[in-house]
Amino acid sequence: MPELPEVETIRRDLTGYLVGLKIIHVALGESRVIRGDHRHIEKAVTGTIVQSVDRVGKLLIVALSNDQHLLFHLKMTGQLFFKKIKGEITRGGHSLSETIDATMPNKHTRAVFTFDDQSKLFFNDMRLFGFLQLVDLKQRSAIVERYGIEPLTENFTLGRFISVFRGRKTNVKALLLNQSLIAGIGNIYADEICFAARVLPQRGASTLTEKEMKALLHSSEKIIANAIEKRGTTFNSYIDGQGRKGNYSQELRVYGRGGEACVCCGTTLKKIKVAGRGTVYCPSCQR
DNA sequence: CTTCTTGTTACTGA
DNA sequence: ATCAGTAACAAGAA
Repeated sequence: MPELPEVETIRRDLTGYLVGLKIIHVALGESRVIRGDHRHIEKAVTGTIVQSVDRVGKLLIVALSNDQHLLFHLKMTGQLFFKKIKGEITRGGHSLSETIDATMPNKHTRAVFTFDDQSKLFFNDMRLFGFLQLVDLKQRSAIVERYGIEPLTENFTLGRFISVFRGRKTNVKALLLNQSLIAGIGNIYADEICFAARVLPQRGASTLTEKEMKALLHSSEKIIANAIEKRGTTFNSYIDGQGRKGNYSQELRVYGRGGEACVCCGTTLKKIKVAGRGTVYCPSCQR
């Protein structure tokens, strides 16, 4: 399940690989994952040059020349896999020998971009929740505006954070997961952040003290930054831009550990449903 | 066979 | 009008 750290890892990888390359061919599958007229997208994108690879929340944006922007959302099982031509040294410092040479395309491949150096970018999505969409800058801006405060930016301040919590009737977890309030947090990191901040995910958002909100803010920053450093969490199908797994999986303290012992106090971790999602917490450490 | 998995949104009700 | 809660989507694992 790619959340902010996983998408950011892919963004950084793809920035090194794609920027400056010209797209010479596009092949789009017939699934609903590709939004809009397939023929139009293929025609419009072919011949353009990758300007940048950006991210807002969990949305990845590949900016092309000619005011065109490719939006990629991986949802649950989306993958972006970049494959260099054989024998060529990868840009960005990673040597080709580190990569897993997965067979591409596979049956879950929904789009293939070929670049002028014959390298390829594969967009895979087993469960067809994700999407690929071509927009112009105006549309891009309208979509980006719908996202809330972005962790690890100058906007992620205690003041902004508190204003998100004030007067909310919902619980902490639903708030952390709400992309229009805070961008990029998903089910894994929401539980990890609540645990680190020692706050129960089912707590009413408006019942939090300033101290607790401060703890949530700092835990969010710390955990997300650490997860990016560890190149994300691989739980199911997440892989980075070269097919490698993330290393944060071994750092998880609550997610996926329901029924196991709390790493802090040994209490059995509880698993319940909060905001319609599986939620694990320590009934002793978190209040 | 049923149940569980999750990111986002359409829908429902307050 | 606004907000909150939930079903639905999809395909595979257990």
